[in-house]
Amino acid sequence: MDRRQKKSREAIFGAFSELLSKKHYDKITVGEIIERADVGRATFYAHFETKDFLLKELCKELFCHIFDKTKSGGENHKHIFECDAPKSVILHLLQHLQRNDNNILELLSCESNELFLRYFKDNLKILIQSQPELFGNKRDKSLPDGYWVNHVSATFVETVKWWATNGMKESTETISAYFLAVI
Amino acid sequence: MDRRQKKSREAIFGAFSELLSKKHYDKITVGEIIERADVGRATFYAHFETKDFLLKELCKELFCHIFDKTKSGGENHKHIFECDAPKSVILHLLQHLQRNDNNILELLSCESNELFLRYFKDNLKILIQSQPELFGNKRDKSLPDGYWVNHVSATFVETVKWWATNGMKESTETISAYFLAVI
DNA sequence: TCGCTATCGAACACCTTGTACGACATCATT
DNA sequence: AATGATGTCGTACAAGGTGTTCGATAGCGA
Repeated sequence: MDRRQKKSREAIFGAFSELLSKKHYDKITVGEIIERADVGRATFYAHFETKDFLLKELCKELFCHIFDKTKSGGENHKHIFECDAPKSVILHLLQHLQRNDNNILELLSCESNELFLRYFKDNLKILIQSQPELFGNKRDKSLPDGYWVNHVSATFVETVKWWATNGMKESTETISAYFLAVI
Repeated sequence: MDRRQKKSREAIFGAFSELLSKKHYDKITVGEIIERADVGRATFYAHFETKDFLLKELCKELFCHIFDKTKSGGENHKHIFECDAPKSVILHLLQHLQRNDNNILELLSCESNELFLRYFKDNLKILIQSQPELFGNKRDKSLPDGYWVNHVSATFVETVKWWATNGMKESTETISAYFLAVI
């Protein structure tokens, strides 16, 4: 990719992230983004069709690494995911978040964090559905599949949200223990 | 309240609800609302400061009955809440939702349902926090209070969301059983 | 060096928001 | 019925946001 393109794209992402930590998504205007990113109006629209598309791209940017590495990344990652206990998968995910790439901590605890957490949850659901045995061991068999998958992913997302909102002070092991305790 | 005021207010609520079931909150304009409600622009702004305030009022309208009756309503209600098993409280809440006042079903399953469910969750948290012994019996004592309260309310909200999204086909008893099974 | 392409900045048409005001209709009261 | 108060309507309006266009410029890769 052209160096200029990359530079603009990242300037826009950066400005957008900073603004998100200060005000709600709805209230952020394209004008504010390009001013802070210091790019022209036309440049913004050359990269992103609308503000909604920018958000979508940012979501991908934030989580694709995590889920790529979990799903189909290096061989060792794949091994961890497919063969180990659920605890390993959970720790793996939490460690990715804890690395705080792209200031993910701020985005997960900002006013509009639901936007990201919804995306996160959708990916989690796919993960859990593709590996039903992972979290199904302690499951009440009378529960419908959809309800259970939704419950597990929602609980994980809520756990992460709680962790991020409180400043990610706890260790990944502690959070993992909390999650497993309520599942 | 003046008959005219009431009429306008309810026309606006109705139009807003219908629009919410068709498109996302962000994409709904005041122009669309007043056209469908068949009221003047000035009338809208005489009732609601902005679209956000309209949403807030609608949330109150939807849930205040439920929580009023649960918290401080008639004596029999208060009795049910304070003295009975958690199962009764849950059933009570679910039955309120099932009555589908104000087409709450559509609002809880629409594209912007998060807006209502967040409000719902906030009220639930207060309820649970004020009665910690209600759901605390099976609780792992090593879990932080905040985490547990958040988990219980989030799980209930997710249960309701799942119920509404799937058309509220199940009985309140079934849903209550699902909820208690995962808590 | 040279062709290509991203960016800039300014201008633009269009839409949405929230306010203002005079005319009219409806309300509660007498 | 008459009256004063109040809600509503319709229209107009300024302010601000959106998404597009276009020529000029500067930086890119080969």
